Amino acid sequence: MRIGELASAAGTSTKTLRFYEEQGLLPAPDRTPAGYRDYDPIMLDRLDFIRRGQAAGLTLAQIQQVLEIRDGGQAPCGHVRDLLDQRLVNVEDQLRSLTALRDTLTSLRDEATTLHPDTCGPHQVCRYV
Amino acid sequence: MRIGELASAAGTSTKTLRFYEEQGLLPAPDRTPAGYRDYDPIMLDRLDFIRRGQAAGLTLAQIQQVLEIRDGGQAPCGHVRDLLDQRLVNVEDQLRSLTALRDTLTSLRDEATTLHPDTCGPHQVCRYV
DNA sequence: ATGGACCTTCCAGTGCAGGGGAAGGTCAAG
DNA sequence: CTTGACCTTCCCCTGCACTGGAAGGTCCAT
Repeated sequence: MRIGELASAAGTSTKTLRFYEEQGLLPAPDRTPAGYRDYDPIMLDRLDFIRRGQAAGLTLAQIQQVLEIRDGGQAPCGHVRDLLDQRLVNVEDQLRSLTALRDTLTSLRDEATTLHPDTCGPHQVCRYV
Repeated sequence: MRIGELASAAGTSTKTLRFYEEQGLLPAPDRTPAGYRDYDPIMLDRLDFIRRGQAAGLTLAQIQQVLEIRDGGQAPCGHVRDLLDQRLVNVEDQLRSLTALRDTLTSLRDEATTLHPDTCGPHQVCRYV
């Protein structure tokens, strides 16, 4: 498969595929005599894995590590589980702070709808924030 | 006040203050004969406002708009309320997708603890993701 | 007069995941 | 034989909020 084919089959762009190759997520493919990249369709599975990893909130660098372990012939399951655990802790932190932010915003906006604008003090920028 | 004084009083860095000036969040201050920035202590209020805006999840560009309105002599309250509303919608979106991500991660990790690593299929990278 | 703490400007880089576009090569159809 | 779609490498740009560092000027105490 040429790069454009693979890209559209995977629902991504040729730019992204070249970028993944550069980052070590995709192995350098064979080339046609003209120098075109010539991919094994099995790369679709790899791209799917990358997408699922991203959907789980992993960075490309983390996904690359997993792929490297797998390419080295080992089962990356333990490492993947650790990454998922870390990510879960992380997401729970983000959820906590985002919830706090939502509460702050809600109460600021409630004040903003019940108070008068012209009560802003002289050295305040705005009483709403 | 010199820049270092203002920075430590505001709990930030001189780099940040120069950056804020460049971005239009702080007005260009007077200069001493030697060319040092000489700030009015009232800028502490302005820096506090900036921090509260950031705590509400506004970008520096949005805060700069609010300051510009206020510097133009108008009460920015209406604009601020709109920004807070927008931000609230945005935060609720983020909360929804982050919650979905947490659920995904939780169930992936549950599978990861109950299944055997060696059940990975031949063309799978890892059955956990 | 000299050391150190402070200040100035300017340039460049960080992390993340790509996107934009130039300059040129290749291939199949009309 | 030319057009258009595709491909190649190359380098720079995006957003966000800074941060680091170089090269040089200033101020105060010793």
